[in-house]
Amino acid sequence: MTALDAENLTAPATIEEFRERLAAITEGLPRRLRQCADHIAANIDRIAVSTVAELAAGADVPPSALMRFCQILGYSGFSEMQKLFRDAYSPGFPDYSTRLQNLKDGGTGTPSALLAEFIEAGRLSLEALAKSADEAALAQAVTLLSAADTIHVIGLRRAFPVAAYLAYVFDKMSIPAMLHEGTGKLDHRHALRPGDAVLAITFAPYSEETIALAQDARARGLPVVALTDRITSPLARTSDAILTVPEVDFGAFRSLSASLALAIALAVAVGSARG
Amino acid sequence: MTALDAENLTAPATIEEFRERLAAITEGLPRRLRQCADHIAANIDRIAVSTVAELAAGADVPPSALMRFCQILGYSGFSEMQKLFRDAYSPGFPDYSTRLQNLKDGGTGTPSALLAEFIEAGRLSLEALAKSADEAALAQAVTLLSAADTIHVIGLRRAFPVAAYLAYVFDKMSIPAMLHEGTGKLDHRHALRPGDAVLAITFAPYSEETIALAQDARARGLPVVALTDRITSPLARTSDAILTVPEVDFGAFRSLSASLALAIALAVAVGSARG
DNA sequence: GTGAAAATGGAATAAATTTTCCAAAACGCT
DNA sequence: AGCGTTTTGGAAAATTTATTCCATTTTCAC
Repeated sequence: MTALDAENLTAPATIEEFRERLAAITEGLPRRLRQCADHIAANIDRIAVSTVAELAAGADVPPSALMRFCQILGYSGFSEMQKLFRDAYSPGFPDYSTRLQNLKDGGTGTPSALLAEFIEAGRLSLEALAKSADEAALAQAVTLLSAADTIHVIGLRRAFPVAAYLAYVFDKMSIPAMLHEGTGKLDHRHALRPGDAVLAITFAPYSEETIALAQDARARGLPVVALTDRITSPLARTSDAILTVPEVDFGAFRSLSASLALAIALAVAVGSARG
Repeated sequence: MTALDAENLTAPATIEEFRERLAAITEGLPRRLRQCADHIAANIDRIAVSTVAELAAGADVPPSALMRFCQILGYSGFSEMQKLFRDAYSPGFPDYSTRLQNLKDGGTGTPSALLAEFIEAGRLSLEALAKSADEAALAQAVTLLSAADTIHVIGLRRAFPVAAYLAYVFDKMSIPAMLHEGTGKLDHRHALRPGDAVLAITFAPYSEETIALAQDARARGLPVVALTDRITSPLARTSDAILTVPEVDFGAFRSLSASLALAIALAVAVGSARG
């Protein structure tokens, strides 16, 4: 057996395994291949966004040497190896949308299968939130809301459950808060008073009343905190702090898991900041 | 000038600029291009590791639409745009568990640490639900609700967000449903009619109104489906199908993730059973 | 409705990246 | 030094990916 033979039939399937295999194999490799191993080890986080040619140039070897190296590791080639790192960059997401697509198209699932799908969607949303949460924006939102006299919470349609829960939590913590419902549009103007703040929640398709209230508050100089789905949300322009939740919109079916987790965390943080 | 003309001669050179441009341009874009903008905004961190075809599929547009979108943004094509993200891509995988740890490390009581706790609580709840879900009860609940003329949904206090979301989803699916609110106790009796069914949601401490409505319905011979936290819930005695959710509490508040997942699955299953 | 302008989808083309292959070089052993 | 084996580099082939182009559809103003 030589160093060039495939020493393992199974390619590493996780990044941890990859590191171990790399460490195990490096010693005893001929010169060019060792250069590959060293450069890969030092730039493991750039594999996902590099080409063979780029990595080979970095290791100062011809592309073919790098290809051989990938094969020694057990992969069919560079592409297969790279896939591991690209997927790991945001695990699970690739089939997330297609799975939901199936749900939409098929509709033939048993209730239990549907439940499993929604559980999975919720779990992925929470993981995505963990990764993408903007700590600075969250801190800013807490600061703004802590200083407010009354917190006006608005969220309609699918955002309403979130708004309702926020109102409930604020109430339990004895924080003055008001839940705005869509009915009776004129209520807004009277309720907003100097020193108050608005917490607006809306997801695509964005509801006009929510946006209108946010703009109204902005016009009066009141701070606005937005909880929305995209950075391109219409609320972005009128908000002093914008919190985005990475829940993929899917018709009427949205798990809300991530939105609620963020909402409660915000509410409790405000509660403790107020003392 | 049309939306397809290059509206800006200079392409965004930083990710921050990119976000701004995206937010500025999204409004007023034709349908397909807006789909591109939305999907890109929601998956901004995956641009670096995706191909045109993948992103286009995610946005549900043909590749050519995505190319046009890149050009509207000011780039010569997708590759140029992707380069921005590949170059900016900095080391460190936003891997779920380490990121969660980072959030917590901010110090107990910080907003970020709270968020991490609620995310974790939600995730645990969902996993517990996946393990404990009672398929037979779920199927039974779907059968009962599918056959109902009008579905009366009731859930107060912390169960209210779940009830509100159910009412929203039923409405979207054109299923006759009525959301009972706590105010005006006498409404109940008139609303319940032969052929209807009740979907009651309550968690400890159980709210009297919810239990009362369930009992009322039972007395009239209407089927009752319960969504609650324990098998020992007072609803158990008055229900024809009982669904339990093992929600994990963090502090005084619960995440509702599992309750909502179960609720949506139930609603969608009922919707598809009705055809 | 009618027609002009805009938007779209898909097929054709171009470009890039990858992978394979093999002749040449280096190596190790006697 | 000679010989078989291992390693190497480069160029050609295969594949994947990006981009362009244009016929068709949609939209909108009149």
